Amino acid sequence: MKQPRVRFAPSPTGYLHVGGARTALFNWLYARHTGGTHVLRIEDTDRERSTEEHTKVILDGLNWLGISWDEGPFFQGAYAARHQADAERLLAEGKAYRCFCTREELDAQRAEAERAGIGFRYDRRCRNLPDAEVARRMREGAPSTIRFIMDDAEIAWDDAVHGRISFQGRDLDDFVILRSDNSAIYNLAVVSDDIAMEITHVIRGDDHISNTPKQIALYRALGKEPPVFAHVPMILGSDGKKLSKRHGATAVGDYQDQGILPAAMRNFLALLGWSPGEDREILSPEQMVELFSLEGIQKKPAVFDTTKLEWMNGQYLSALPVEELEQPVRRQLEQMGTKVDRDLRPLIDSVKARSRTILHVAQQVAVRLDPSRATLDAKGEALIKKMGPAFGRNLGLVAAALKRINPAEWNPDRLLESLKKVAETEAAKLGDVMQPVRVALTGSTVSEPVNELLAVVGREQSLRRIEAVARQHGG
RNA sequence: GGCGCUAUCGUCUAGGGGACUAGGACGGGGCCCUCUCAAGGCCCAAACACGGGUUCGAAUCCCGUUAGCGCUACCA
Repeated sequence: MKQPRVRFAPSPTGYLHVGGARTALFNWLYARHTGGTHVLRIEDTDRERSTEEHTKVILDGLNWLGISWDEGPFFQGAYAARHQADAERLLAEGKAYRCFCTREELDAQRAEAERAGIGFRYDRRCRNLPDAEVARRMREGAPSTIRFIMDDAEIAWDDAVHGRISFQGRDLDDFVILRSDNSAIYNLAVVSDDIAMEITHVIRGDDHISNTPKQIALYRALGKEPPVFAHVPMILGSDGKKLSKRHGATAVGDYQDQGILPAAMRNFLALLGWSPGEDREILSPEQMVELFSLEGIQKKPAVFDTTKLEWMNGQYLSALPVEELEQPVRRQLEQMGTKVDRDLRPLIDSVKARSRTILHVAQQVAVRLDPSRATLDAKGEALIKKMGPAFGRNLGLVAAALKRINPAEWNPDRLLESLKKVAETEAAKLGDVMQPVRVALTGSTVSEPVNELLAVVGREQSLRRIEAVARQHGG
């Protein structure tokens, strides 16, 4: 059997949407699984809305996610001549006809139909125009489109995810395939290009199901066998509506900015609408490629759950070696305007288990780099209030004890020993000694173990900060 | 309005006539660990949309209802 050829065909009219990214992922997975070819085609025929900037963003997004392609990117705009030739061939073969109806006329009819509460359908009035009449109008320079003649018969196909889907030709319009400016309409351009690029499997969003019968009719009229179609379900927002700006981040770049790791994003996206079975959650790209199949794709739409994405990101975060985290965290810190004057690795190591995003890691690292920037959160404030004067006093005692540790011995074990001793001599609970330190250094009641925190912040900075806070609270 | 697609815990899903007391994961609740939190471990609550069939037997097959979504352009 011939090797499959699949394509991802985004239109550069906006950012790379998570839905588009997932479609690309599925195409890539299918190509890699079957040893086929992944073609990237930019559908830029909507000149009004397509921009180079958007194209770049889409390519960057795919690269970020690790989705590669074997051919392209091809630009649909480059094939205008072939599109036109295909349309004219259909015209010559009597499978299409010239239509002189103007946009205004059509719009008026559409509005009328809507008012009457019935669906608009083109009345095919130009379908049987006498040749002489067509020739005359052409001579007069009247603008015209080319419409495809839809047969009444049933058009059905075995969709790789939905099973058999069928439409009645009589429910479909004689749709336009070539505009009056000789540019192709989407359905023609896609079919023409997919034929030229020898695409064998079209894996795309569910929203194209209703285009499919038209495209199949086009394949047949052009004398070609249609490819296998696999329509993957949509991605919805948390309210069950189509994912849109209202739901917050919908572009892949938004998640990149929020500190989501590409591996986590890829894993999460793969599991939206596809299941490898066997209760698997965390999958390497190799495992995904091995396990991927069109049969495992869900028929129903999936809700994009950012909480689960963040959980997954946390999983990847704690599993990733610090070395690989250092660069992204450094970039994030620079963006935050934090200067970095030392090795970040121990800092990252001590906070990554408690983090769900790179951004979150960077924020914690920033505070450990310079505890004076710590801002008190609500729980920290509550603790201070609850402890009263003991807060400042305990801090003062800790500072005095810690001061006696010489710099060479400033390590977690020695620190813990010292902290325990303070608690012991004061007959206080260990927590009453440690929590004030934690709050002083981070502003928060949550952090890594206090002895590790002290070690990572360093002797000089820790002492300075603890003493300062102690003074503020009468210690 | 027409046409089409879909329907298992709140969410992502497993399941494809008997293995279902419907499994896993996120989220929620609890316990353990513990200086706090996270991680980890253990436990709990939580679903087959509804109604008819078919069958000895239905989450699973068929029909209908309902609901959601998509398309209905000289957009893609």
